[in-house]
Parts: sequence; C-alpha cells; structure tokens
Amino acid sequence: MIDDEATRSNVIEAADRLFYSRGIQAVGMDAVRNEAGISLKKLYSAFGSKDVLLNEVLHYRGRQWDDGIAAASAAARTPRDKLLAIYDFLNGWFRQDDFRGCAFINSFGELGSISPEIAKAAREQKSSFQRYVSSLVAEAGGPPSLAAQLAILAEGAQTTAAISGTPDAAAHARAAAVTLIDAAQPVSGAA
Amino acid sequence: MIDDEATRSNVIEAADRLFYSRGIQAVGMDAVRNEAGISLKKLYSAFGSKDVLLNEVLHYRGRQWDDGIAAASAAARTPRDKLLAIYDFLNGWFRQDDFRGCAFINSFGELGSISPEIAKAAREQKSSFQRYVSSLVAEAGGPPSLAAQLAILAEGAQTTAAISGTPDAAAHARAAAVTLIDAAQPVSGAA
DNA sequence: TACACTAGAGAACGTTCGTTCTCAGCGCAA
DNA sequence: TTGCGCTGAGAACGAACGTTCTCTAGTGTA
Repeated sequence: MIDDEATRSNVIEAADRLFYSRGIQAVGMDAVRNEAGISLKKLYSAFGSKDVLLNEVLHYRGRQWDDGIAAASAAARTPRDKLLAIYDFLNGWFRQDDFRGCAFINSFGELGSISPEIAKAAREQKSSFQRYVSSLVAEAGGPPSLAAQLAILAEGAQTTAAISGTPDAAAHARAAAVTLIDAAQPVSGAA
Repeated sequence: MIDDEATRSNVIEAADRLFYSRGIQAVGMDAVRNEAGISLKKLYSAFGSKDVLLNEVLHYRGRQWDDGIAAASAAARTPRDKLLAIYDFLNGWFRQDDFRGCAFINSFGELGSISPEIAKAAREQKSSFQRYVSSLVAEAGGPPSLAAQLAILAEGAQTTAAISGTPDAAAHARAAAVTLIDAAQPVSGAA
C-alpha cells in the first residue's frame, strides 16, 4: 500500500510512547493496537512480532536522540560549546513531563539479560554516543579519557534525573563537565 | 519455627540472585521456589506475595551496597580517600562475573513507572547514597555541588559498565572525581 | 493403634499475553 | 449480479504466571 510507511511509523511512535512510559513487558500488543488505532492483523503483518517491533522502536529512539543532540549543538560554534550543549539538551529533556529516563538504560535493565538483541541495541547506542563525544573532544584537542568522563557524566545525569524526579542533575553534570574540560585544557583555559 | 529467619534470608538471597541476573518479571515464583529449595506453600507463608518478596530483596540489596561501601572506605583515612574508595569499590564490583548493573536502576527501569513501591525504593537508595557522599564532601570542606557531581559520576559508571560490559568506567569515573575534588579544593590541592 | 496436625509436592485456577484464526462486510472485475 | 480477494474486529488458542488448593506422608501423642 501507499501508506505502508505511514502505518509503520504510526505504530512505531505509538509503541514507543507506551513502552517508554510503562515498560516493555507491561505493554501488551493489544495496547499497542489501541494506541495506534489499527487492527491486530495489520499490526502483525507490518511487524512480525513484538520483538521486531521493539527493535524498530529502539532504533527510532536512537534517531530521536541523535536528532536532539544535533539540534542542541547546532547553535554552538566551538567543540567545547558543542560538548556543553549535550548537557543543555539533557536539561530540556529532563524537564519534559513524560521524561522517565533513558529508554536504552531502561530496556537494558528490564530485558538486557534475556534478550541479546536489546543488549546489543543499548550497547550500540551508547558506543555511538561515546564516539560522538570522542570526536568533539579530539577536535577540542582534549585527551580520549576526557571523552569517557564526559559520557559517564551524561549517563549518570540521566539515571539520577529519572530516579530522583528532578532535573537538577543536568546542571550538576554540566558544571562538572566545565571543570573537567578546563582541567584537561589548561592552555585554552588560561587567557 | 526457630529457623524462620534462616528460611527468610535463604529465600531473599535466592530471589535476589534470580531477579538480579534475569530481571523481575522474567522470574516466576516457581523459579524462586526451586532456587531456594522450599515449597510454594512455605514461600507464600513467609512472604505474602511476589511484591512483598521483591521489596525485601531490594532492602537486602541496599544493605549489601552500604556494607560494600563501608568496607571499601574502612581502609581510607581522609574524607578525600573515602570518596575515592567509592570508585575503587565500583571497580571491584564491575569485575565480578555476575555484575549486571545497579539493581535499583534496573528495577526502576523495569517497573518504576507501574510500581510506586519500587520507584520509592530506588529513590531512597539513591538519596541515601547522595547523603553519604554529601557528608564526606562536607567533611572535606567541599561545596555541596561537588557531592552531586561525584554521585552522578558513580551512577554513570554503573550504567556505562553494565551496558558496555567492561569495567573501564570505574577508572574513568575515579580520574574525573580526582579532578573535580582537586578543582573544588585548590587550597589542599596546592601546598 | 488411632488421631490430629504439619509440611511438602505439585495440581489446579483464573488471568494475562503473544499470536493466529474466523467471519462478516466491502470493493471490484466480468 | 456474482464471485473473489482483502480488511477489520475481535474471538480463540496455547503458554506462562501468581496464587491457592488438594492430597499424601510423616510425626508426635495419648
């Protein structure tokens, strides 16, 4: 059909909303069907199984993250500002009503030990983010270890914000990032 | 019975092993019964339901964490060394074969949005840890914001180590902590 | 010996869930 | 008009799970 792609993305977005807000195992395919407003038959003909659907949802989430980071860093000029833009992006995200932590961390915690697919998706998402941070750090002339530290700050901010229910962790992580970046580049930090 | 307490802790430890390694919803009460080696009847007479058992398991996990941190910091003399001992403790934990991330983060990701009890348990565990870090930072004469930053590093290290499958995050977090502590206390850092 | 009680093993029950099947309705070609 | 293929709604199926119930065997006691 012509609207094949429209149907798929409609289902993926509906499933993403449900999985993210309630967890994966807690959401039945029936709930996905209701949220997407299509029939079970169509749901299963578009995606062969819940596992397949979940995989596509995680890829969709990954793209959302990438787009968010890209948009946040677009305004920044220097690599340093692009790095700090990550925490500004987190700050805005943490303040959204439906924020409930990182979908990859949540999925990994829920099903990572039973589903190699999910473990792999989480691993790839996180390593992709680390590569992004690494490239910015390299551009800024910082050492590779700084990239690892900045990535850890971002991960920690996400779980802390999710569990505590407050967005404060973003500002704390940003302040720590400034300190770490400045400490790694004393030359550019001084005058 | 006299061995009532022994039965309870036996069940709690068995359930903890299973919940931690496979996730909560993926483990049935039948599996807990097998792992603990008791009858279903006794299991349900000791703990009224899976929810109750899970709650006790989380409290048990919390005590394990507290004990581990306490043991790791016992050898340290100064508040600064006690703070750094946190990351050494993480380093040892990440290297254990059965390491699969923080049980509270995992539980929160799996059931935090459906079960207020679990969300509360995770929140209390994390805020208890933050209070511990805060007290050490205060002892060391550092500002409260440093405590938040160090806690975020610890959280980020746990999720990073779990998802990446390597223990490297502990060393990165420790190095970042050293930088942050030194930057916050230029007086004691100099000399 | 007879009886009351306990405890263990697992069958059974009711529910939920992923997935498939049935069936009625509708458009469309001849 | 008639037959055909497609679609949507939801019933149905088989498995898994949390929880309860049943049955049996054993034990201590009078």
